[in-house]
Order: sequence, then C-alpha cells, then structure tokens
Amino acid sequence: MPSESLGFTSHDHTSCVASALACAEATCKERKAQLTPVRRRVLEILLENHSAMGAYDVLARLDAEGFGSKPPIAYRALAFLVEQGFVHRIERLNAFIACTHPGTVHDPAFMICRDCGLVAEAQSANLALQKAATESGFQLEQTVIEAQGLCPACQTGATT
Amino acid sequence: MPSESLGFTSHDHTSCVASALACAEATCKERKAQLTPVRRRVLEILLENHSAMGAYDVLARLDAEGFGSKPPIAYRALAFLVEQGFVHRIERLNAFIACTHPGTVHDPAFMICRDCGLVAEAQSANLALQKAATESGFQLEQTVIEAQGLCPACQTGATT
DNA sequence: AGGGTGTATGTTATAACATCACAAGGCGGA
DNA sequence: TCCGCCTTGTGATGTTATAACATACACCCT
Ligand SMILES: [Zn+2]
Ligand SMILES: [Zn+2]
Ligand SMILES: [Zn+2]
Ligand SMILES: [Zn+2]
Repeated sequence: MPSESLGFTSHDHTSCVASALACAEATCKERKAQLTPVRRRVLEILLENHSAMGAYDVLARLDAEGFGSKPPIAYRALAFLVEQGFVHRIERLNAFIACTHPGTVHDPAFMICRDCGLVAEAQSANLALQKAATESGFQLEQTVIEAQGLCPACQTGATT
Repeated sequence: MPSESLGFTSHDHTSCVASALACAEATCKERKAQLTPVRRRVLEILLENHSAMGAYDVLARLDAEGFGSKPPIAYRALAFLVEQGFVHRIERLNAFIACTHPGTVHDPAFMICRDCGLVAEAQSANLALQKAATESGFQLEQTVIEAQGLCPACQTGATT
C-alpha cells in the first residue's frame, strides 16, 4: 500500500516521504532556516501524493487543519520551500510539487501528462539553451523546462 | 528610428513587422483560417515593440481602438494567434509575444531578462529532454523552455 | 527586567489573470 | 430562404497572486 506513482513508476512512498522530510530538516538546520510547523506541513502535504497542487488547494488543507485560511499563509510557506529547493513551481500549471531528489543542486525539468495530470521530475541540463545564452551574452540564472504530453499509462485509449 | 531591440540586438523593425504580417496572412489563407480585424490588430500590437504583453495590456489597446473591452475579446484573439503559431505564450510572465520567425515549424525557447523584461526567442531542440522522455515512455507533445537571467545590457550595474 | 531587532504569522483588501454562459451578427451552402 | 458554423460582444464569475499593515514571538544586549 505504500506504493505511489513517482515519475511514471511506483516506489516505496513511506520511506520516500520520510527521507525528503529528513533532508529538508537537515538542510534547514545547516542553513539556519526555520522549518516551522506550517512550512513543514505544506511540504508534507505536497509529498503525500507527489502531485502538483495549486496554492489554494494547499491552503484549503491548511485551513482544515487550523493553520489559517488566507492566501498569504499558503503562498509564504510555498515561497519558502521553493527558495530552499524542497518544492518546485510548475509554471504551466500554476502549481507546486515536492522535489523528488532534494539535497542535490539541480535544474529541474518536468514532464506533465495532459490527460491525468501526473508530473514527473527529470534533470534538465539544457546544453542548447546554455549555448544560445553564451552566444548572445545572456547571463543564465534559472531555467524553466516543462514538457507536455502523454504519460505511458495514458497513451492507450487516451483523449486525443 | 525603425530600429528596435530583437533578441538582444537591433534590427530593421518596419520590414520585420511587414514580413511577419505578410506571413500570417499567407499562412491563414493557406489554412483557411480567418485573420479577422481584431486578430490582425492584436498581432500588430504585439509586433510593435517585440515585448511580452499581458492579455489585459492588449485588451486596453483594443478597447482604446473600439474593438471591445471585455477579457474574452483579447483572450480569444490571442488563443487564435497562439494556435496558428504567430504568437507564443510566456508561461513565466503570463504574457504573450509575437513569434520572431513565423512560418517555420519550431519549438521556441526564451531568454527573459529579470531586470528590463526583455524577451528573446531562441530555438529549443532540447535533446536531453527528448532523451529523458523516450527513456521513460513519455510521449512529448510540446515544450516550455524559458530561461531567466540578465540580458547583456543589464549585466553592468544591474539589480543584483 | 527592559528595550531593540528580526523573523514569522495573521488579516484585510485588492490586483492580476482567465473562463463560462449566452446573445447576436455575418456568411456560405443546401 | 433557412440552416449551420464561426466570430464577436457582454455580463458574470472563477482563479491565482500580492500589497499593505498589524501582531506575536524569539533572541540578544544592557
Ligand atoms: Zn527537484
Ligand atoms: Zn497520464
Ligand atoms: Zn517563434
Ligand atoms: Zn535587460
């Protein structure tokens, strides 16, 4: 039962959540950043199902748990987690998702299934983009790489 | 005076606008799509300065010219232009920008200056992403590639 | 203990972005 | 002529995000 989809496969979810939380705690301690109750809870919520959630979805969960009901509550916690690299923002979906390999420095890339909404995190390393940036003198700081398409499961009998 | 920034350099803007419009017209004719007055005007507006504009900015222009003042007016025209490939949507900015090389099939990539807001279109061809997709069985349909950083002009004395 | 500082939280209001639902007009083909 | 389709117009609403201000609390210094 602790088997949830990650990427497009299954994995031991319980241990995955535990290790992500442990990593976040360790990193915060090292950086002297505070993983407060709200922040920690938001990370847990996002880790629960590895799916991308809108800020207001997260907010609804927080509200139900007594953390507060106003947008800034969710947005601030999410901003913190994104800054620390524990959570990524998916521009295309205006949503947030827990990082699947925190603790490592990485430029994430995402594959988003347009049918089921599943989001898989991959490594980016966009050489073509780096090359274009270098050539034009653009100083690259961050990259957003998001692919849309159909996940393996949705390719059979999917909404075309 | 017909010299505007495109990418991070200058160019002959008048002829660039003219050719983009001609291309749009030809393409629409070929596809039996209608480049109606509103749609054409939106494309012109976006071509005017090669900058990314929000839908409401475009709408304000349309309203001032008597085309209508309600959001759907702008969103519909923009959706059409994006479908036809004459305009690209910049997810990161919730904004739209005229394609700088229409008429060719391409997967655009963008370099966005966080200081001055300038947006340059490049070619994407993200091999790493295609490889990751193939390996995981993801059927890639569309890619969003948007880099943030500093344009050449803003690297000297910029907000760091 | 008292006072200052910084970070985090709580609250109100509003800005900014986007879509739904329905009515009305134009235009080509049956 | 009548129908079907596409396009436009409009009102209402839904969704996402931030500004602005007030409060609480921990921590350090004296
Ligand atoms: Zn990650
Ligand atoms: Zn799927
Ligand atoms: Zn383009
Ligand atoms: Zn710049």
